[in-house]
Amino acid sequence: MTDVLPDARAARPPEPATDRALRRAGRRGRASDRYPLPVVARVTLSDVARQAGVSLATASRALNGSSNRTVQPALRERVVAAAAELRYAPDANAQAMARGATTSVGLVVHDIADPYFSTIAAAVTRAADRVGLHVTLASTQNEADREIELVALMQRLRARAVIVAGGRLADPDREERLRAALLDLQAGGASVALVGQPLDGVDSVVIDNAGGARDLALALWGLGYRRAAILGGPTDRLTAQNRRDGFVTAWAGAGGRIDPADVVHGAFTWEGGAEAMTTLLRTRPRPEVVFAANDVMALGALSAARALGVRVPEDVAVAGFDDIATLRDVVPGLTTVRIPLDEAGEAAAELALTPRGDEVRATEIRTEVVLRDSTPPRG
Amino acid sequence: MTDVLPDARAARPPEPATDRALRRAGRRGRASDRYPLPVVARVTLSDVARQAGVSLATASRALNGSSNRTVQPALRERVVAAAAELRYAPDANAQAMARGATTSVGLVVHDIADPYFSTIAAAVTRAADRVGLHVTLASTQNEADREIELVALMQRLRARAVIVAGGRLADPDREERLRAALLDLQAGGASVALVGQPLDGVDSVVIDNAGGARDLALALWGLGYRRAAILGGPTDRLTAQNRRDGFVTAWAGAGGRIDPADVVHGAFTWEGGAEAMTTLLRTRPRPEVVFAANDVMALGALSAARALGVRVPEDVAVAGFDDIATLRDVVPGLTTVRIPLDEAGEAAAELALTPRGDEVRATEIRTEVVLRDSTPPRG
DNA sequence: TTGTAGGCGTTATCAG
DNA sequence: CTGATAACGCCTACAA
Repeated sequence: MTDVLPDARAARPPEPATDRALRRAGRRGRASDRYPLPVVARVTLSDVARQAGVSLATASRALNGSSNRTVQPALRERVVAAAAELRYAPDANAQAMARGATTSVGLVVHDIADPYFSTIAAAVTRAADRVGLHVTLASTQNEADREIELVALMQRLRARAVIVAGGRLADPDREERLRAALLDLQAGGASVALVGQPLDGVDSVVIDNAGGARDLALALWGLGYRRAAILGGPTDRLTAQNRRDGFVTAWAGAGGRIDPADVVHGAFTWEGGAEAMTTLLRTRPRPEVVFAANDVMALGALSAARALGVRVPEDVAVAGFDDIATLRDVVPGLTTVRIPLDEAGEAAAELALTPRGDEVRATEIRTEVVLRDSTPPRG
Repeated sequence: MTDVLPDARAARPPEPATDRALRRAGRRGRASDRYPLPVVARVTLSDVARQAGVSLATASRALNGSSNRTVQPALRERVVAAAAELRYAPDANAQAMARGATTSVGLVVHDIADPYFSTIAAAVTRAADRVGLHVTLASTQNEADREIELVALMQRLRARAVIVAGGRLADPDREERLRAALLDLQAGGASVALVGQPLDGVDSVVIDNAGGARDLALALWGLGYRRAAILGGPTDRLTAQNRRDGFVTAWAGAGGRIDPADVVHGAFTWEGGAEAMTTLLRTRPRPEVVFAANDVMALGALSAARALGVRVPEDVAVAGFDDIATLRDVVPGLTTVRIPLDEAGEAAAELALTPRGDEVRATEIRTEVVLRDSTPPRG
């Protein structure tokens, strides 16, 4: 009665995965293991193969079958059943090693809570999803030096594509180090895309910050504003610099003048905007209009103004930059410069997920002034 | 003259990594390889060891040295120098395999562009960062079934901890499958934490949605509102359900009444809120106050109201839920229920990154009503 | 079609 | 203190 055992191979001694797991658990933890994993039995492909009574190779082909899928339906079913029964989940790290490629897309941002970055992140996630990749998120927490570290992290992770959404720095030394890290990444076979300003040798989605700021300045001038001040964002961020300069230059071109003292710098955050606005309102003659280098700063500025009893827009008009989605429908609306961030994110993903030739590619993203109630026409 | 070669081992035939890389590049790509990697030479620890004239083991100890760091300074320096020269970056996947543990924290959200989730994500990222881990982000794009898939993804990735921020579903079948997936994860040694509602057998950060909605209802009642309607969010999301029910129950308790017909459902998105508000304003007697199940919907509702020529708060008052940061300082402010999302995210990370005993843990997050201008006292 | 065996890059055990 | 060498889990020529 051989039918008791459907297959002779099934009679092999069980030798369950638990042994291996226990062995492993016995290892001494590393110093960096602040959070040791408990003792667990991980089921491997070998377990599945044994349970199904087939070789490792067959199990592999049946489950994660490569292009030439050549496993008899009957066997395949047995394997699939065994996998299900054992609740087998392939180890992506092992697969990455064996295949020589991960399925991970790295995304480096400054602050994921900032709508600017979270909008980009959503687009990148969507795009990665479409092609069966997943995203590894890293945030600099607004510390310039961390950007390079995080790019290096992505290299260690062997991310297949890396998108750096941060925007370049005004510091040439740091820039060079970042560039070196990105080139290493590319040398390692990853494709890289930047969002913001371009950088030599790397694909990028270029956002026309200067142009947007210029257009905004002209629009405000056209509305009748003459005395402007700027909440200028961080001094070391090129994005902020471009917006400031674009605005100042256009203002001057129109016949106005913005004194350097009327440019107050601060972090690209709510707090940064609030502080800068407070400084501005306390120490200088009140301007007619304040241009904040991004919407989040503009929000902080609104709050600061209110705290000081200064009404917007009656006492001072305020404009921002980015047109973050959550602010589009509040009343009174915030005048700003719209960046189609979804497009930017998609474009970055497109660049990063598409093989490139020899030439460095750049996708341009146009900006558009959106006038709302925070900057009414000025008699 | 042996001093030409500093070390006899250095005389080994070079046999550079390039060969290996080229060999690998020759492999046929898999069907799923929509984006094949170019031919590249990845430098490995062996290359570093050879270059430094030491064994693989020594190189490993010198660079990624485990607890018992026992390598002579001289050798260590040689290795470090070689690594720098070769621009060596350890392969995290290989390390994960060898060490039996990754450094990855999985985070599952519905939509990273939603401030609710991006705020949580920021907190989780910060917490992970503090302990030297990185986060892998996955987004369901608001598709209920994807949540389970993504949990499975995290298992394949061997995430060391997984945080599911989605909020439970009203569908018991799906819930059971999700629970099974989470238990698998835990069985695999990962720790798991939920944000929103609890689930049997899994740690969770519980947000008091019903209580918040109740408090809001009572506050609005106290302001003099008597006819209320609800933009109820998705019917299959427990978070939405709890908020709706909490509001309705409290309203009834106060002596009011909300007809089921006055609860219009929609997605937890801007569009969902806009559509639901439009339906509400078009097809029913206008309520005095509209409670949107979250702030993002409330925003959509504001926009819809304006589009229909209905003024807020003069013609209809509006309240939301979440108190997302970007909305805190707009004028007129949106009445809402504040959830300390940073705290929730931190708490989730704390649960997920901290070894737990046998008991299932639950951290409670309190909510707080924030009355603003969108719901002025009603004569 | 299926199985055997070698390799992916690193860590860790165990002798020297 | 250092060096072979065996895992880790999986994939894939190559052989059967």
